[in-house]
Amino acid sequence: MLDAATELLAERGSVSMRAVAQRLGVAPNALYSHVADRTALVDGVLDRVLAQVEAPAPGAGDPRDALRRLMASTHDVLLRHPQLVPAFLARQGARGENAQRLGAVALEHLAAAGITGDAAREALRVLIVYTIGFAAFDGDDGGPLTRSELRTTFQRGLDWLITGVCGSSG
Amino acid sequence: MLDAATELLAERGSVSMRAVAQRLGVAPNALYSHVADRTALVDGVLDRVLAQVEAPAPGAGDPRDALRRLMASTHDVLLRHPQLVPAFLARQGARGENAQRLGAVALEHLAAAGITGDAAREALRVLIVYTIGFAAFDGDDGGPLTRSELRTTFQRGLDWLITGVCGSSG
DNA sequence: ACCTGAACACCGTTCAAGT
DNA sequence: ACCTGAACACCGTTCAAGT
Repeated sequence: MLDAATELLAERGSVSMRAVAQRLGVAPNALYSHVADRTALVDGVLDRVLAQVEAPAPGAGDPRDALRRLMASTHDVLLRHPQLVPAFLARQGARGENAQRLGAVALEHLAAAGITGDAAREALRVLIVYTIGFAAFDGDDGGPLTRSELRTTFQRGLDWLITGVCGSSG
Repeated sequence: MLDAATELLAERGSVSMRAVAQRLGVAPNALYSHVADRTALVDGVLDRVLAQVEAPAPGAGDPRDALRRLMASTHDVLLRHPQLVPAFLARQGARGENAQRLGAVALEHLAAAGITGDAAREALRVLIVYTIGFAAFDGDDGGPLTRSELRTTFQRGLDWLITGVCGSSG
């Protein structure tokens, strides 16, 4: 069922209960035996997509660079699934297990840079909002800027934030 | 018609063609004589809401502070209309006249801080994405953080970005 | 220019019933 | 536990026709 939903998202850019049911050869309301809601379905798809994010292992190298790569990979993955981003944003960053894993990794990198506790959670929130927000912005292709221009803009702002969070000396 | 749509957004949190038509005592399809699309309607409402943003006049005081206040006011206004934010994000920041006015003011402040041309447009984009992204994040009230906690987090990240854009010395 | 009735092709969700 | 048929209360949009 999550497979069908993920495929539909990739092919048609949207997921409806009825379309998923049709693809499974089943009545629309049959889905409610497996999932509480449409939003629960979308949450499932979202977490499945987040599994693709590459999270640099903690403890090796510059934590600022690890954070940069983690956020850039998240941005990349979300860009490949633009229709998911509004849901991601509405859920305040998702609660699935992959999302939690990524959050935990990010907090480790922040700790390695000397940021802990409330300050770390605050910093992480800022980085997440910025990253998802940029992915949402890029999703629509109608803009005047190319994808690579947007990417360099994203990374410039990301650097500003990471410098603000960690300090330029690390 | 924009009045009816804006009211509906405030009361029920969503705008549908059919609901607007009903409020006007008119058939649903009658709206298409005045507006091309549902998205055009939403654009109209969006620009009307953006008129409420307080834009500090250019040329007086610290440009970094003016940018901070401009973005904070935008954040405030968007928070009062959470259902509009996804549309705002999808349109890459809106194209209505109020949006253009705010963009122009922001660019003047950036120029006063010594940022012009492509660098200014890039910086503005970063600030806008961050601001709208945070408004989208806050819209849903389900999160564990209070509104004022989110507000201070927003402002901390905003400071990091403005410092990154302008330099700490202005 | 502005409106109508009727229709098309969709939605998410619920309820009672079946196996 | 998992599915069905039928229904409810919605959507955006189009088309032909009326004034």
